[in-house]
Amino acid sequence: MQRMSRLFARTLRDDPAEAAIVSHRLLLRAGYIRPLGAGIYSLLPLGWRVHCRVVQVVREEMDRIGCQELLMPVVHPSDLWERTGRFHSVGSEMARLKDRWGRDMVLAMTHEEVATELGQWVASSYRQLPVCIYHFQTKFRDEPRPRGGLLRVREFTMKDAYSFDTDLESQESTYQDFMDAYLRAFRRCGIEPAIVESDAGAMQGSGAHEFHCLTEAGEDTLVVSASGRYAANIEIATAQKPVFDHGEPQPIEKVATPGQETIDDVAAYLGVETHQTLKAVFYWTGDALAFVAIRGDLQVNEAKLRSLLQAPDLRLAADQELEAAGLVAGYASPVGLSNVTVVVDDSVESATNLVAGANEPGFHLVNVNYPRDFQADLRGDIAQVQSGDRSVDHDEPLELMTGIEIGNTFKLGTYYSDRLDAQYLGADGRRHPFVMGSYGIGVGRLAASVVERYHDADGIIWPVSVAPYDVHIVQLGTGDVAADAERLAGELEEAGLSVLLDDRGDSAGVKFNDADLIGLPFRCTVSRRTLAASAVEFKPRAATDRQSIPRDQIVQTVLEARTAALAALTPDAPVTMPTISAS
RNA sequence: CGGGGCGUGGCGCAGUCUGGUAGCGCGCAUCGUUCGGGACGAUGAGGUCGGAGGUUCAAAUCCUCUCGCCCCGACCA
Repeated sequence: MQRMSRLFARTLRDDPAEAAIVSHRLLLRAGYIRPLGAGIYSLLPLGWRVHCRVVQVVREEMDRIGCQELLMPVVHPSDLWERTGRFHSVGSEMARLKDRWGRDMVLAMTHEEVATELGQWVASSYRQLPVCIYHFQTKFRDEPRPRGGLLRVREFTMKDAYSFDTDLESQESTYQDFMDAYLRAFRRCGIEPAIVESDAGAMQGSGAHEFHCLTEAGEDTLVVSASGRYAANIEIATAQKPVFDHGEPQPIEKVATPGQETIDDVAAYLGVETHQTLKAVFYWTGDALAFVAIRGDLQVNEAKLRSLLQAPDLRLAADQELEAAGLVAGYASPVGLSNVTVVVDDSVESATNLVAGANEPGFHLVNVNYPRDFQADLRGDIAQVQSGDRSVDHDEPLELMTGIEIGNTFKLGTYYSDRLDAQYLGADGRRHPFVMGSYGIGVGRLAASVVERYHDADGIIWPVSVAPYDVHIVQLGTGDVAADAERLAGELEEAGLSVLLDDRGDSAGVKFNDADLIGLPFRCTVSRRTLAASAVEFKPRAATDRQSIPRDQIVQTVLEARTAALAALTPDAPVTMPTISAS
C-alpha cells in the first residue's frame, strides 16, 4: 500500500504552461513525469508503475509467441555499425562518442546490429531456427524536435524484438506471430490499433507495418479505405489517379503570363483546370538538384520521392540553388533542361497538352507533352494521396486519419545478415543468410497514447491493465475512519489488489480531485458517514454514479469489477479498422 | 535548419514599452476554526528576475552576446 502522504509526487492545480497535448498535461499535473530537458523525462513512482505494467503486458505477449527476453547494451563500439553502413548513413539522430582511447562508440538507437551478431553466434544450424529475441532497453535518438511530453522524446524505453528465419516463407509465419502478439498487447492496454502498411525507411527492409493509436494528437497521417481493406501510412500510400482528356498533342507554344507564378494563378489566367498544368518542385538531394514534375492538381509526397531518389537527406531546394541551376521559380520548366535530374510522376505520362513554365519570367509554355518535349531521368509514383481519392484495389473512397505510431514491424530480409555475415548451415549443407525481422514498441509512447484515449475533463481514466494501482482509497477523517481505511487497504491487498491510500489531512474536495486526476480505476471512500452505515462508497473512475457497498462485501465488489474490466479488454477479437473516438 | 513565442520563488502569471526598494494567486510551514468535490483567518519561509558582458548615479526593465524551453514547419524507425 502506498500512502498519498508519502508519495514521491506533487499534483499541480494549474496546467503547466509547456503542455499543449492532453497526455502531456495530465501526466505532468498528476505527478507521473518530470522533464529534465527537451525530450528527456524522469518517470516518477506513479509513471514508473505504469511503465512497468505496460512492460509486463508486452512481455507476456512476447513470451507467448516464444520470443526470448534478454538484454543488449546501449553503448556499442562502432565497428558493427560500420559494417552495416549505418554508422555513416544514419546521421546526427544517432549520438556518438569516443571512449578514453579515442575509439568511436555509439549510443544505440536500435539493435539490429547487435541482435544479428548474437543470432549468428547462437544459431549455426537450421535446426535451431526460427528463433526470436527481445529486450526492453533505453534508446537515445537525438530527435530534431521532441514534442508532446512522452509522445516524442529523445530518451525512451523500447521493446525491440528480432527474428531469425531460414527463408521467406518461415519469416512470413514469424511475422504473422508478431502481428498477432502486437494486436493482443495493444488491446490489453485498451487500444484498438489501426494497422497500416508503412515505409521501411532506415530499416532497409522489404516490407513493414505500423500500429497506430488513432487520435488527433498523432503526428502520422494514415490513409484508410472505407472498408478498411486498404490502410497505409501516407508516406507510402497509393491511390488511383484520375485521367483527364486534354486532346491530341498540339504544337508547343509560348505565351505571356505576367505575374502568374502559382499553379492556381496560371490555370485561371489561361482558363484551364489545374490538372492541365505541370507543377515543378525542386529538391536538393544532398549533392544535386532534382527537378520534380507532377500534374498541377497533385502534391508531391516527399517520402515517396526520397525513396525513389534513394536520397535520405532530401529537402526542398533553396532559392540560391535554383538560381545556380538557371531555373526561374514560378516559371520553371523541364523543357530544354539538361543539367539537372528530372523526376516525373506517372500522372504526367497520361496527360497531354499541359501548361508548363518557359524558364523565363512572365512566360509559360502550352501544349507541353511528355515524352515528346522533355525526358525523365526517373519516373514513378510520387504523388500524395488526398482525401476522397479512390483505392487502387477495390475502388473505394480513401479517408485520411491521424495516429500515434505505437508499434512497428519490419521485414528485414537479409540486409543485416548479408552485411554481418550472419549465416546458418542449411539442410542442404550450404550456408545461408538469416532472413530477419525486427519489431518495436515504444513503452512510454504507448502509455501516453492510453492517456490520450482514456481521460475526461477531470483527469486520466486508466484501464485496469496498466493503472499504477488498482484502488484509490479516499480517507475522509481520522481516528476510526483512518483505522477502517487502513483495514480496508489491508483487505484489498490481501485479495491481490494494489492500493493507493489518501491519508492526507486535506479537504474532501482536494482528495476527490486528485483521485480523479490520477485516475485509478476504482475509488473507495471511507468516512464517518460510511462507517456509520457499515458501508464503503464505491465508484469506478469511468462511472458517474457512486454506490454504497456493505462493508463486508466491498472487497468482493472491487474484485469482481476489476475482473469484469479486464475481461472487457478482449485481445482475441477479430480485427476491425477502428475509427477516431469522440473522447 | 527556417518561422513564432517564452525564460521573474514549487505551479500559473503581472511588472519590461516609459530604468528608481521584486509583486499577485495557488502551493508550502505554524496556529486556530472548518471537514463529502480544489474551505476560512492569522503569522511566516522561499526569488543573484536563465547566464555573461556593456550603458547608467541606478538595470527584471535599455544594448550586445549566449544558454534553455515551448509551438508551427522541415526532419524522423
